[in-house]
Amino acid sequence: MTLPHPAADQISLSNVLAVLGDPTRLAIVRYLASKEGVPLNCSQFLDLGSKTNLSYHLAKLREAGVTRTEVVGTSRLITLRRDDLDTRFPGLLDSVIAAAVNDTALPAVGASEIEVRA
Amino acid sequence: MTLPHPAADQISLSNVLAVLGDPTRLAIVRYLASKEGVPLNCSQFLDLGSKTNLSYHLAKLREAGVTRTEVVGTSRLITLRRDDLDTRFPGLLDSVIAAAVNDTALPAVGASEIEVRA
DNA sequence: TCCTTAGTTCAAAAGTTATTGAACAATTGT
DNA sequence: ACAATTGTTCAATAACTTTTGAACTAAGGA
Repeated sequence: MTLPHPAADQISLSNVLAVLGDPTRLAIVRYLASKEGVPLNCSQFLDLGSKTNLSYHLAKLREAGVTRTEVVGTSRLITLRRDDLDTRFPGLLDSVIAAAVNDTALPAVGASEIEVRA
Repeated sequence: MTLPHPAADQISLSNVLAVLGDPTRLAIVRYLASKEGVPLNCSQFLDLGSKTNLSYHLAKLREAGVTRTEVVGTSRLITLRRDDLDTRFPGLLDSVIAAAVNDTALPAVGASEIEVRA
C-alpha cells in the first residue's frame, strides 16, 4: 500500500525549500538523515509536536517529495527521498543536512530521552 | 550608508530556506547569481512584481542574510551575500542556484525584454 | 470479539505572509 | 527651486499556514 507521492519530475524547488524552511520539518529531515537506511514511523517524532501536528508536517514533506511514506500494517515508514532529490537538485539535500546538523536552534528528536544503557 | 543586516552568525538556516522558498525571491536570487559581481538595483526586478512588493521581498532577503544592500544615492545596490552564506552553509547557495537555473516554473527577470542589438 | 496502538481527517481558531495603493522621503538633474 | 527618479512606509486586505481537539479508521494482539 502506498500514499500519494509526486513523481520525481514534479518535485518543485521552491516548494522543497519552503517545506524545509519550517524548523519542525527541518528537524524531522535532520533526524531521518541521522538514521538513514532505517525507516522510521511517525511516533518517533513525537518530541517535535502532537500526533496531529506531526501528521500534518509529515504530509507536507511527502507531498513536496522530500520523504517517502510506506504503509506497513498500522505504521507509516518514513524515509528520505534521497535518490530523487539528488537527481533533481544535486548537492542540495547534503548541504541542507550538513547545515542542519550544526544547528543548535533546531528542536531535537530524542531530547527528552533517558540515558539508555547496554 | 547601510541598512540593517544580520551578523553572519545570526543567519538562520530555516529562515534562509523559508525565504528562498518563495518563487519571487528565488527568481531574484537566480538573477543576482546570473549577474554576480554586478550590483543591481531594485528596479531591475520590476518584472517580478510591483515596486512596493519588491521592496517587501528584497527586505526579506536582506533580513534573512541572503543579500547585502548598499545605499548609493537614491538607489539600493543589491548583491548576494555569498561569502557569509558559503561559510555558514557550505554548498547550499551553489546547489540552490544550480537547481534554480533549470527551473522553468520560476518567473523570469527580463522576460518582457525586447531584443537588444549591438 | 474487544481493546490497544498507530495514524488520519475535519473544522475551527490562531498566526503569519503576501499584495495593494496612497502617501512619504531623499537624491539627482535642470 | 522644481521636477523626476528611486525606493520606503503604512494600513488594509487577502491568502495562506500552523496548531488544536474531537471523532474516526484500520490493523494487531489478548
